[in-house]
Parts: sequence; structure tokens; C-alpha cells
Amino acid sequence: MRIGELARRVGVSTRALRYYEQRGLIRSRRSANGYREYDESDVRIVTEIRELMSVGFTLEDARPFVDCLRSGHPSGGSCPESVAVYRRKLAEIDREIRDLLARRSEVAAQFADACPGCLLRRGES
Amino acid sequence: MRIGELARRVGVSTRALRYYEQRGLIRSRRSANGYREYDESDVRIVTEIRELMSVGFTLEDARPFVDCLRSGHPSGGSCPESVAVYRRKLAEIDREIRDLLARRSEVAAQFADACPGCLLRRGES
DNA sequence: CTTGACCTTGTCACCGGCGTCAAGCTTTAC
DNA sequence: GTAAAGCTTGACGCCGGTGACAAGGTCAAG
Repeated sequence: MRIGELARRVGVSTRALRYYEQRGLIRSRRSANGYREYDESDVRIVTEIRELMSVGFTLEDARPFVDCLRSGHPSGGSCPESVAVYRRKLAEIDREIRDLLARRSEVAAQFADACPGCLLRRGES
Repeated sequence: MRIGELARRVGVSTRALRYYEQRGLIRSRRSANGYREYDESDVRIVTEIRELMSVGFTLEDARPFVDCLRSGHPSGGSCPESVAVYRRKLAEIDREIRDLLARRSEVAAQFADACPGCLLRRGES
């Protein structure tokens, strides 16, 4: 299939697909006229990329998953490199949550300091 | 005082101060040679900006606080506009925390799905 | 007079993931 | 035959908050 069909099937722009190719995440054969040609395995790969991105992974994060799929694994997340990324992302998210909680209380403290009573009226902690 | 001294006193780069001026957050008189001139009130304003930024406010978020200080209030956070920003930021942070928690469980679920047993060994929830 | 510290404006670069246009080719449908 | 749709590469723009550099003007000390 050509780029437009792949884009439609996965629900992504052709621009994004060309970008993924430029970053080396997907590949394409070229037909005689220069058009990119894809097959079913590319649908799988791009779907995996989008799933990962939908939960906050970057394209680089997705790379090991793509490699894992290409090497024949039925799941992109079962290779050691992918597992390492999973663990790293979980740790990252945990850190971000901790940072946000800390920031929240700092903001609430500044708020309470600058405007005593403002928070209480809303029942904030 | 000139820009270098203000920068040193608040602990911010001169580049940042010029940027704040360009964005209309601080102002400066110019001495005969074209140098920017500041006074104590500017120290207060820039300090307020940095405090807000340190807890994740953008420059635009800081604008009402600066206006509040300029209008003579002893605290930048006591004006209605500032209070609105505080509330908005708290709501924003709360939303981000919720999103992160949701993402965390999605990642954990994908992980568990792709690599059964990987998470359990770490005692993750 | 010169050095060096300080000031000026202006510009490019960064990071991620594209959107969007430009200018031109191919293919398909009528 | 032609218009529309689809494809190609290339390049700029965005967002925020600077860092870093260029190419100069200014001022005090030696």
C-alpha cells in the first residue's frame, strides 16, 4: 500500500509517517515512480508507535519496540531493551508525579501566604 | 542600578532580564548612554517572577502578579487576577497529576501485557 | 593609550513532533 | 484532454526561555 492508505489505516498523517522514516523508525520500498510502498508489518509497527506515543513515549523511546517487532517478536515490548524502556518510563512518570505534588503544595503555600483565606473558602487542602 | 547588578542581586542572567523587558514584564529607564536603569521595585518584581517560575508558572502567568505589585499592593498575589491565576494553576497541576496517574497505569498495563511477570518481580502495583 | 569589564541590539540554536506551504511529478476518473 | 487527488522533496514555523555569539559603544583604572 502507499503512504496515504497506511496513514488512513493507522490514523496518522502522511507527514508523520515521512517523519518517522526520516528518523529511521520505519522503512519503505519505492515503486518505479518513486512512491513509498508499505505492507502489513508496517501497519503493525506504526500502530505500536502510536500506542506508545499515546501514553507519553517519545519516538526514541519507541525505537527498541520497533526493532523488537522487526526481529520477529509478536510483541514489541517483550525484548530486554523494550523492558528497560518500560522501567525507565515508569520511573520517569513516578518522578514527574512526585515533582508535581511538590509543586502543587508550593503553589498552595505561596497562595495561602499571598492571600490568606482564599484557599480555605474552597475547602482546598 | 544597571542590568548587571540587578541580575546579580536576583540571581538571573542579563539575557533573561532583557527578555522579560521584551515581553513587557519589566520596564527600564535609560541613562544618557543608553544603559538600562533599575530601582529597588524592580528587584522585588523580578524576584516575584522567579519565585513564580520556580514553581512552574510561565511568564504570562506572572504578568498579573507584576501588575499587582506595580499597582501598589505589597503582595503580588493578592489581586483578583493573581488569585484567578493561582486557582487556574492549581487546577492545571491537578489535571496533570491525574493525567500522569492515568498514563502510569496505562503504561503498567501495556507492560504487563507485553511482558507478563516483569512487573510482579518488582512488586509494582 | 590601552585593557578589560560592562553595556547595546540583533540573530541563530535548542527541543519534539509534526503542520503547512511550495513547486512539481503521477495516476485516476470522467 | 483535463481536473482532481495523491505522491515527491525541501524548507519554514511553532512553543518557552533562554544560551551563545557577533559586532559594536562606554567607562574607569592603570
